[in-house]
Amino acid sequence: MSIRVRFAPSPTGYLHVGGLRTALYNYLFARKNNGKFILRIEDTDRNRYVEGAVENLINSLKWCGLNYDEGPDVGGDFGPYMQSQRLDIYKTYADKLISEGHAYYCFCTPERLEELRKEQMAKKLPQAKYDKHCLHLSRDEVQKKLSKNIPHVVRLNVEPGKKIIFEDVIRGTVEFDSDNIDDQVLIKSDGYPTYHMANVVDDHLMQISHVIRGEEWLSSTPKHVLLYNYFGWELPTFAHLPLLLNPDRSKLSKRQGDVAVEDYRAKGYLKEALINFVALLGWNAGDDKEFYYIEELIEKFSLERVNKSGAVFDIEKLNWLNAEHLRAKSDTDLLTMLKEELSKSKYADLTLSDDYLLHVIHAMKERVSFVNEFITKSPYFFEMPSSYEEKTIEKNWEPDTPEQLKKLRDKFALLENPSRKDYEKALKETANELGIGAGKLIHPLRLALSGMSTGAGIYDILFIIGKDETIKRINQAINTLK
RNA sequence: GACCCCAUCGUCUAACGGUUAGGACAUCACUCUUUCAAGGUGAAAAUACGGGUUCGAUUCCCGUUGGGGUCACCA
Repeated sequence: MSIRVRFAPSPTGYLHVGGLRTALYNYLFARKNNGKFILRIEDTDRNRYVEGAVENLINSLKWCGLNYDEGPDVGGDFGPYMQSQRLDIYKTYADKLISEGHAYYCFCTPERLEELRKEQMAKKLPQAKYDKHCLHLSRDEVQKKLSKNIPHVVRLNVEPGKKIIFEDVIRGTVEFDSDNIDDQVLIKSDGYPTYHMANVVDDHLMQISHVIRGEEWLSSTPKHVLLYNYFGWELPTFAHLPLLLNPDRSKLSKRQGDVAVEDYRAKGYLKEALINFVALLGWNAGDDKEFYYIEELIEKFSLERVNKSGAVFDIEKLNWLNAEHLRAKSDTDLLTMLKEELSKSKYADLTLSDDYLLHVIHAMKERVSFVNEFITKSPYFFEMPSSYEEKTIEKNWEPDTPEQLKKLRDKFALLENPSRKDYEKALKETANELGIGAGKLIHPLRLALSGMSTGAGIYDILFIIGKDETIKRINQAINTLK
């Protein structure tokens, strides 16, 4: 049997990182097993329609590199891939169920349903359930109501007293009692199907072999199993993934931080890092490897090694992986990204040669976790210091510092086309002549050049900004700080 | 509340009956570097609890506790 899996999000406006993880596992599983990865949009809730949501979702997926073989914008033999365009299909199958007694029309008003619920609550029933009231309507009564256009839904006719047992690749055998299962609405009064109906019909029609989805669906899986049984269809293999969690161990949600892939993208996270990180939330290859590119994930992935328990989304580890992936990038890749970042910054109007930026990258690569930090952590490569760190002044700027720096400045002035080594030699000579340690010069010099106490190697800074700029900055510092 | 799922360092996890319970992030120390990082070395840090099964349980079974998910004409 050929492997076909799908990612079936509802278009809520953005791609949730939990959704990303689900999509990724589906993708990895498909690629690993020479299967097909399908994108299906579950847009059956008209009340939740969001303009541009599908485009957004697709953009995020594509940014991550999770390309699908079939989907709304790429087509395929099993379309359409938007559930809102498949209404007639669901209707046909619902009719089939009705004619076979596995589903029935229900004309109950929301008011009656509400009352029923209250009644059941008052009786302290373990669970509020529909009372099959409309199941007992005669054929004629149903026809009459239908012809009068009375609003109605179609409900699943759950047979009580049955055990519903299914296998889950990740959780093993899972068992439910049909007494605990409500007569789920299959077709809503607006003619749209509910998730349960559309999901089962589409998975079957699209020949989905493995349903890989979040654990939040585990409880409704018996309803789906019932549907497969009533239709006489073969069950797909189920794999319910552990949830992604907030630091307080509740289901990962918007309230406790960023949750959309686009948020992480906007913050400068690399797609490689995000993929790598999210892949390790609930899965590992069984070894100690932590750094992965997606190709290696495809090679190693298996559903059998997916964990059962939820995983906290630990931003610290993501940050570390981002830094790792950043450092693993070539200088030329980083150059492209840095230019992009600069064009969005206040230094957009600066004209800096590739050569200059490459030197900056080389000097700062080990010190940044995000591309924009080349700018925020070393602004001194892009402008003169406009202020000087107070703490550093107190610590390193002494009364005789200006005189010493003047001497150093004059020494630098004599250099011709100096290399890093030339600067170093000049500095050490000056220190010698002054009878002081090199540190006495280096610290105030760093302050003069950068305005701060941390950053790139001092000789890198000297070399990169150049002699003229160096002299200018020393003068400015002396004038400002006295 | 009912149903279902889950349970190893703070966090992500390894160990598929026998290990000094391993690794990574984070934390701390030392080291390298006259900065800060990165790197290196090291430290602290876990099998929720109680019963079984077994010569032997992190591992298998049962219970307790704890956490989570689901209980819509939302997905």
